[in-house]
Amino acid sequence: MAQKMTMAELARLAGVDMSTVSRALNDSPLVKEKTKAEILKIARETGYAVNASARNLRRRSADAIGMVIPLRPESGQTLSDPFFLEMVGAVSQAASERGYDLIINVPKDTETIAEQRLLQTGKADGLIIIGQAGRSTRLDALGPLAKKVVVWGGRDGPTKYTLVGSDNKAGGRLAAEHLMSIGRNRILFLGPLSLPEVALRYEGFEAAHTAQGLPIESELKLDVEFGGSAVFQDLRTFIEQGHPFDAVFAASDVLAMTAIMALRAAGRSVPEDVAIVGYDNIGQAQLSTPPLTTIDQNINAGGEMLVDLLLKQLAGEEVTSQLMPTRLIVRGSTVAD
Amino acid sequence: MAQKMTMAELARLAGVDMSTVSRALNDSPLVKEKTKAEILKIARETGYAVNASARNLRRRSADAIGMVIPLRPESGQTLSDPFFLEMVGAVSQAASERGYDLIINVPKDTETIAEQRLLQTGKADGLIIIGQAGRSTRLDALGPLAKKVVVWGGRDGPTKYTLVGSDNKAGGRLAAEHLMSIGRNRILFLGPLSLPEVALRYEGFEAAHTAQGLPIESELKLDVEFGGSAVFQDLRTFIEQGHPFDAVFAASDVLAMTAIMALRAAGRSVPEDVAIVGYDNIGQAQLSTPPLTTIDQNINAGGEMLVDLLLKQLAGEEVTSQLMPTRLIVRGSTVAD
DNA sequence: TCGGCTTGTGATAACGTTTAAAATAGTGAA
DNA sequence: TTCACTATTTTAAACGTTATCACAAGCCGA
Repeated sequence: MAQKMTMAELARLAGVDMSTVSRALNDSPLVKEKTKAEILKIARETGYAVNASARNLRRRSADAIGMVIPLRPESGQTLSDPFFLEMVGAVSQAASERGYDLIINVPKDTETIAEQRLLQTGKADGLIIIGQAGRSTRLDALGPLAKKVVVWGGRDGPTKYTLVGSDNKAGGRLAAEHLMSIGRNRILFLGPLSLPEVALRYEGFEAAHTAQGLPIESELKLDVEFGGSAVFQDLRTFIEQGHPFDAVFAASDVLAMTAIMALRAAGRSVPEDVAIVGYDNIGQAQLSTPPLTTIDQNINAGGEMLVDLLLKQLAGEEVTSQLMPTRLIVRGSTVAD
Repeated sequence: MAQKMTMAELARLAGVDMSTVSRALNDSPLVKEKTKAEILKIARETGYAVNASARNLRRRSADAIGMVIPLRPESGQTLSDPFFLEMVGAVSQAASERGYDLIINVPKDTETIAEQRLLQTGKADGLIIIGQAGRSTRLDALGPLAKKVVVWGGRDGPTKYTLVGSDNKAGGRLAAEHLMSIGRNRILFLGPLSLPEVALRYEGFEAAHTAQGLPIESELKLDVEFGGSAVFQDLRTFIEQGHPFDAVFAASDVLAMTAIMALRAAGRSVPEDVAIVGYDNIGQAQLSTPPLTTIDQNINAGGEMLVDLLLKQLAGEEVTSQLMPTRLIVRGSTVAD
């Protein structure tokens, strides 16, 4: 019975017209308080809930936002990457607090424009896209849909869409400066440089070297994918090649933790022989042994910012891309306690 | 223009009736191949996408499933808990592969039956609820809605809803047996025993002791919440109290990793002084130092099972609760390499 | 007593699809 | 050439809401 409960039926029960019920449920000031109370009471008793499809059809909205997480299988990324997952958590929390449902979408095929489906079918009012992942040109082609989209990613020159991201360049610089400040000057950079976000971190890393008048040794750069299982081996190979280094700046915490494993396996101690700085500050970073010094992206704040900006944009406000500040968190992987 | 593109408009362009367009888009055998091709071509060119609200209203379905993650704030759980997040990832992947959208919902208020909203409004065809979290009686009260729900959780006597979960009891037993097999006999149990899942793990843990004729020392049980920050301190206090123990079985990997930290801070080595077994086998477990021996819940398989069972149930098939097998993964936290 | 205002409600079109039933075109058999 | 079918297409009626108008009271000052 709660199944087939409809507004018309509810109206019949309340002895009033459907339109009055609709107004009452939407708390319209047009309907008398007494009537409203009565209707709400019956609605509660019968467990009535308005049909979302009908409502959305009529209102031309969905009260939902979509979150698209385009993985790059070729880079070994999976949805199990803690960064993505924490971002899902943050966005979900933020959306929920603002009364929006969150629809998660993980397009399988990077070629399709599956991400537009949610918008065009009206399932979502707006879209949050995580990571440009080299698809910035495609995103630029969004056209009028761009007003319904907010993207998380590195800054990469002017874009036609609203971008939220942490200040990757500053983050890279922060990491390098910290390592230098504790006397390390042969820092290995670890990460997939083809990703714009990572490239920016590298830029900051470079800038710090330049500012200190420290040369960058071209060998001290290991271009490995996120999350690939090859990293561990790549790193061991690198270590065996014997090129001296006394620190590692990894473009993600997972990469940093993998580096710790590889180093220990090779008999190097962390942080004594090699100091390590990660990136992201995922929850596990502080539980690592040793706890990970890292660049905090403040994923929660980022998620909230994404949702806020999107909602404002949908409301017609003019918004501008935001660069979230990054922060250095010093822990045991660079400074023994 | 792609904005206001409607089926009627598309029909006009194709010089055919709307119903024919509808059938063509749904690949109905009732429409001539040639016409179908023509219509699809125009649809592609104009970037037309059917309006989901209208379709769902008419079809009385949503092509979406909801995933409800009721956190227990009092237990310190947040959505950043890797287990939940990996489960979100797994379910999302599975749903997506089966052509369903996934709507994530994190009810803020544990008291409300917010989780039913998704169903009753028709936003989701079915619901996956993660963790009974002591709400089994409420879930039992779902009534007819139970047919649209699948729950992830520990086995806890007969239920009125379909349950998928790992065999917690077997898992607990596996962990204890492993520790005993490497000569440990004073094993500290760590975890929130008020959760049914955890209680079952403890039962298995106990059973293993009994089977070995090993006494259970009542002191060797530390009832701590998941994810609370108090754990670290609680553990240090316990260590200081001096009750001897040579192993820890933690009810989650995060707990296990925290335990490692606390032990090292207290000068105990892992696994030499104290061997540690975790639970879940989250991605980070193998990156821990030392890598974590743990009970694998196979979250991915679990997520897929949840989705499969739900979909079958929605299709009217009769399904039964499933107990996923658990597996012991031996790594460095119990056996030095 | 009668317009002129509020206040509440009711009737009634949309909103964009799907689908059952009706209509038309097409096809070979008689 | 006509008939009985079958292959296609059109007509028209939902699906459950919301929002625009119109209307019925009730009240006020003239």
